[in-house]
Amino acid sequence: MKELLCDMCEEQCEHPETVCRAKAEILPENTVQQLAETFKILGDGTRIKILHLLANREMCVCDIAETLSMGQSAISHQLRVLRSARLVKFRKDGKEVWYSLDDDHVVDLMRQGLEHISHT
Amino acid sequence: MKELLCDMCEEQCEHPETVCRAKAEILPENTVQQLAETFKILGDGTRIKILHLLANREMCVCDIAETLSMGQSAISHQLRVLRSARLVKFRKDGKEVWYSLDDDHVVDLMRQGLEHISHT
DNA sequence: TATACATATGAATATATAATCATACAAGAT
DNA sequence: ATCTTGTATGATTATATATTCATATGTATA
Repeated sequence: MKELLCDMCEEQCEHPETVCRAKAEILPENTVQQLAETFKILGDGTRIKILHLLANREMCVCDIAETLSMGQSAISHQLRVLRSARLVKFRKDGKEVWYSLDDDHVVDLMRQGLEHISHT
Repeated sequence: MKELLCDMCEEQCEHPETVCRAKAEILPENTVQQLAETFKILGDGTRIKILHLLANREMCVCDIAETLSMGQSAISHQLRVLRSARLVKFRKDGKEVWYSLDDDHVVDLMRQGLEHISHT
């Protein structure tokens, strides 16, 4: 049996040192989950399109649906997702609700994502 | 009936100009899908962890599973996803397969994602 | 008040996907 | 050749989620 470097490495494993060091550098679980959650929200075409639209102008729900040729309900559901992630904000004006970006970092993320796929 | 600015705006809509301009700036569908696909891959905790590990060192499948306390099969399945997205590469050495990052842009994306969640 | 309109929401459906299990495959080792 | 080990993969299951439909809510207007 191989000698183990620390008590985190008590499993039978071919490279205990690597595992030991890797375990020490693991990201906190809640950080991982927040990160995954953020990317998951960007991992949908409809939401990407909505965010891209809102990056240029404030829009009401009806116009977003029109622009994307999608149902009002589908857009509304997705806006709720984006709202709960605090990526968009809204203001009410009469019957209409106007949405806009709440967070410019998202645009940066999308831009970098675009760079990534262009390098592929 | 309101006057329409272009023939893209023949629907009944409260703000035809906005829709017209927004439609003109819409991202190409394949770009949207590639972008969404990239973020979707990052939108999973296990894959985030794997990428974060590989950002620091080359690792074999067994050690990744050990480090993350997960089954070998689960890791192998996820590595296949990461491989087909060309985010990781591998080399074989005897029975072992060593994985490493194939694309440094991903690390940048993750770093920026981390910044995003820290600003929240 | 009654009606029309913009938006939100719950239920239902269809689809995607992550993990597990069993097993196949490939490469030493005996 | 057989056995063991590391990895890959197909099938299955459970869970998540995107869209649609029907409807509720809220606001303006006739």
